[in-house]
Amino acid sequence: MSIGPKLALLEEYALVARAMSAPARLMLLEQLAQGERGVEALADKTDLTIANCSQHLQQLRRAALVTSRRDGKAVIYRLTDAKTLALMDLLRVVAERNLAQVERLLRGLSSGEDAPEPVSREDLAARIAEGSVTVLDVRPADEYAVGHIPGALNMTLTEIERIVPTLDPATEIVAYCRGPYCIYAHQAVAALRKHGLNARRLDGGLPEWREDGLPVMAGAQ
Amino acid sequence: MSIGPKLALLEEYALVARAMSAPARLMLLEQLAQGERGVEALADKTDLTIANCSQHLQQLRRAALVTSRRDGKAVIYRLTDAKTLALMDLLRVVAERNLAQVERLLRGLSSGEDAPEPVSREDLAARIAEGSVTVLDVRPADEYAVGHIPGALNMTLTEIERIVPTLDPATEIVAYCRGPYCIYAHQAVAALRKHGLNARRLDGGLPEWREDGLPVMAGAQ
DNA sequence: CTATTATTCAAGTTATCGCTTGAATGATGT
DNA sequence: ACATCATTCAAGCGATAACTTGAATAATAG
Repeated sequence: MSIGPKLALLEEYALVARAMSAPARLMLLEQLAQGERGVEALADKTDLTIANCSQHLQQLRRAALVTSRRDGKAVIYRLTDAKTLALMDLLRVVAERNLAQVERLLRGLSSGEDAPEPVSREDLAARIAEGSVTVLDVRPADEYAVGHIPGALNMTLTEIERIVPTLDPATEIVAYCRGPYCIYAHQAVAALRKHGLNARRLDGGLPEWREDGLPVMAGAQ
Repeated sequence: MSIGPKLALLEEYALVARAMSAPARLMLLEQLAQGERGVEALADKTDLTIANCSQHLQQLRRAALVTSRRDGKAVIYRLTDAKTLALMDLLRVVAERNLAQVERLLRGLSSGEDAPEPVSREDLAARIAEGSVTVLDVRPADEYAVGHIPGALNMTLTEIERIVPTLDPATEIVAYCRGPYCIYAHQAVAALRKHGLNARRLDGGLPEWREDGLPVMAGAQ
């Protein structure tokens, strides 16, 4: 029954790929890219049952994509290191490369219109420094509370629709959310542009911003 | 029954990961990293039946990891572009990062001994130019025939054992094979060192060498 | 020590994947 | 048109994964 060493190696590589082959686990990874969290918080955010969430997390841990530590009664999970983030990013790049279906989905989100090029993180940092841009954080309030780009306004999609009239059409707006997997910023930009505002999306989300060593306004941990 | 656009996107990313989650498909990708091939050649190399191989290839194509073209009666597959190679490489890096099991497997191949650091491709190119190294291509003869590093000797593992006495212990030997997924070079280095020769492994294989723009001795296509 | 809360384990059901077999399609040569 | 060869499709079977439910384990509070 001993399989060759070659197959055993490939089996290990396949294990990592399989760990990323379920949408539920990609959601968990996206959440963990925001920062470390306990099982219940993750289950809550991803609409999984506690038990199911725990099982997915253990699968991610088996693939060494995440690690865990105990904190009192709670077990806190987090991404093992930046390589996990890099793998998530490359997976997304490859998936979006040629898949016409994904393209159509993204187009659908942008109201079938021309989606402008995203703003690079470097550019945004420079423009924040000169105050020539309004930054919009389109994540849930609790995630904003943990950390956000300095000076960013926090509001949900529905709130955005309400405050549109108060925004200055002359100032460019840059929206961001959790990261490349997250579609909130896409939707926000689509909504703002529909109202004639000059809005663009940030390339990447807060995890990538932090990874680049750019400043983060930290809240309660 | 319409699932949200968010889930649909994640489903697409998961599709790419799932395509890489079977050892058989990783073997196919490794083969295709050597160069484009027809279905029968791939089935032959990977010990799959034709039909099964065809199905795996279609799954890789659905994930846009490979593309195909017709050439007469044959359908020729190849990697879509360098990003597929990058994803394979990062998957390997992450898998080997923390998995003690993989480490043990690799140690097992190196006779439990100290495996020396691999030689970088840049270094090898320089040392070939000055002629201070013997290069060993440990792949099957037909793959060597299609293309190899200039000046490299081609021999199988069993042949290596035979010619060991004829090799000069003073000259360093660098072995390479298909790439990071391939263990031929690991085994060759272990065998040579066991005989007291100064052998090391090349970092990466021929696909990575070619990707770096380094010279390749091309044979029949 | 007992109760409580957070997480994990275990068993069972349903859906999906991987492999095999045999037939169908597509392109080429006679 | 016919035969031939490479590849793909379609159906069936066994193995594996995902999700649910209910019980077990770990750490803390009273």
